[in-house]
Amino acid sequence: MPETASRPTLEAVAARAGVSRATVSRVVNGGNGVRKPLAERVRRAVEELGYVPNQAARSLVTKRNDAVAVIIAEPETRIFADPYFGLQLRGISKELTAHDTQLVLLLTEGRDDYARVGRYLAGGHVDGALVFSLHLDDPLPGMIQRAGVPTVFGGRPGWSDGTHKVVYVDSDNRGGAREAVRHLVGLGRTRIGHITGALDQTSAVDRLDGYRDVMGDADPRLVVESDFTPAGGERAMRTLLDRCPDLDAVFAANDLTASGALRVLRERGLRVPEDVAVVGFDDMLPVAEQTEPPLTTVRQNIEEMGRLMARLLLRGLDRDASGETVDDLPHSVVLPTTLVRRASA
Amino acid sequence: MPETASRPTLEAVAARAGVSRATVSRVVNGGNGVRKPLAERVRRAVEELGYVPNQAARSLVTKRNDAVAVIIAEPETRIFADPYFGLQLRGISKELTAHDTQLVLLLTEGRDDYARVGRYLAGGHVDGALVFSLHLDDPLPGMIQRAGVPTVFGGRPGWSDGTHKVVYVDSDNRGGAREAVRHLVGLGRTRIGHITGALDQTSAVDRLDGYRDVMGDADPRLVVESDFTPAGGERAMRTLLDRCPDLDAVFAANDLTASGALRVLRERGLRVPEDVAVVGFDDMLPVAEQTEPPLTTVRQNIEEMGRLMARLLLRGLDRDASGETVDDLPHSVVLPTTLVRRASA
DNA sequence: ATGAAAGCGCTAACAC
DNA sequence: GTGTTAGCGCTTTCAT
Repeated sequence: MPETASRPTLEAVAARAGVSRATVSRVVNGGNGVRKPLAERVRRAVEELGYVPNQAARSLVTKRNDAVAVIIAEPETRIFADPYFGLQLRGISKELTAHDTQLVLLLTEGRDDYARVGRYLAGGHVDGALVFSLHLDDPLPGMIQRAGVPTVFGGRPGWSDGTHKVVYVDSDNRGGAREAVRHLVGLGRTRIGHITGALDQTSAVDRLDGYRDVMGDADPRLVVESDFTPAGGERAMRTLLDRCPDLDAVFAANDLTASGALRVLRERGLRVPEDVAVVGFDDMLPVAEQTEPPLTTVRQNIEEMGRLMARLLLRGLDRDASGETVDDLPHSVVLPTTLVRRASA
Repeated sequence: MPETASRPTLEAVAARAGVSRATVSRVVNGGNGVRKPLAERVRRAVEELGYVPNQAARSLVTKRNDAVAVIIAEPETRIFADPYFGLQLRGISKELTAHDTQLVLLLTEGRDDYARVGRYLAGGHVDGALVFSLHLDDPLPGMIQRAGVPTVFGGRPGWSDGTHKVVYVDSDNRGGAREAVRHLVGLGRTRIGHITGALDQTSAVDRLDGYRDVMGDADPRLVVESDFTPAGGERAMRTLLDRCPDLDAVFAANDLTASGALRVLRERGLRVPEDVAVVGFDDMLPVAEQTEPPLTTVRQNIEEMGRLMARLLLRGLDRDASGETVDDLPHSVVLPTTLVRRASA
């Protein structure tokens, strides 16, 4: 398309307002140190010409991009079956928008993509990065660290080289798991099983730890490793039932897993919650509210996590700019979870 | 952060390779018209210095951004409860990545955001836009058209000024609906109800039209307007049942709605599919596979839609660059759907 | 085939 | 306060 008659430049506005480019620039960037009437004249010229600053030219001199990358590395399609992804993005987007910062989305799946992302980051296209690091052996955090791009992680990364300080925002997976299991205990349950998530993700490990915090050294057969999927949940539930027929409750690592477990329970003719109480994790609405019976589960404030990630990153960037001391580095944040009671436990 | 020792420039590479900046530029951009050995020397210098072109500087002169905006306007949180959003993005991302184009995500919710998006687009930050236009009265398409940014829509926009040609990618909602209803008819059902989606979205209208294509002027009480939500589905199902107790099948505008309907059916002691067969739309996995019974539904290839949107846009941009005639403008595409049979019908 | 030089549109010293 | 000026890093004629 004939890029509709190239847009007006600073120069044009300056001419129209009868001032210098510098003055226009000042006005456009906040207008400090420009006398009222002059500024007004400039603003009118801007208005009339429909002037919009050229970001490329600006970046070239300021060395800022006013853009941050959001990197979502998820080889599996799991994350895309997950509405949380969208909520998280929404939270991030809101915060970035409020700071006139653009969101560049980088989705990866596979090694080649990693190289590409590495190059992009190293290319200085963005001022910072927000990364969802989902697997323990993920090379991404290392690459990012090396690229020297300020970063905030979503979920505690299962990675640390001890020297660099990583900043992350996470839900209190362990605490939430404890609350879930305690709830079950409060219901009088004693044979409480746990279906874990994929243990190469810290969230799964933390939830397992929370379970153990409450159950101590309970019968180890009560814990079955799974993978956060409904099918995995079904399999694990069968195993659990075969191993421990006297089971009276299950804490599943997430709602998807729980839904699979519920199906097996129903299939075996066990009543929920009468025979076996079930608690999930996530409060993934389309799932948790639709199961039969609806799921008691641990809710995390996903959107808030996203917002916080963005806020921490932006604060870090501002700090850079204003040259504060390193001690002001933003700290990681762990958000509380809440138990949502429905019919399953 | 002390932006880790500012990155090497073209100049530096040129010096190291003992050539001019122009030559390095040529090599970096494909290397046409540069003799082999020289090019090789330059490439080595690039490698050694870890040179990455400064996109801002490049954009400044080329007037291309190698970035496109993805605009998702969804006032409701509905879209975020919807995994399709992610799939769509994945498709888009794959295609853009293959063309070295960045994805700038613009999420909007509310009028102020619209102005912001308008400004952004007018600012020439991106070469094109991919827009999910979900509501009939959405002002976004108009704004975009005015900004003169090449655009491809996701889903047929319920908007047209007759003069501008809009390019979109959509699923064959009408055809899919027809197939769903025909399937029900093939099952011997005669009293087939329809719970519509939000009728300010073309997808809902098209699905209703598909239903009517098959059912003709059936009892109008068989159609109940709803809103794509589970709660809406419940309400609509109750209405439907009260109005037409002899109902023997329901085609719901999407899976979420269907899941609500299923719940009401169960609550009323009606068996699915024996008493009432149910078909949904979307094949939203976490829902369709988890309902009791699992949902027969119409699947759309969401990821492919995304990929196609990006492809059409990029093709359009290339066309601009190569100055082909207007007749080569990409055309809209409607993707076929497929009926997925599960237990509910 | 390669190099020299002229900007792209903007900001930030520095003068006045 | 406001204007002048010197680049930011790159591509792209235009010479050679």
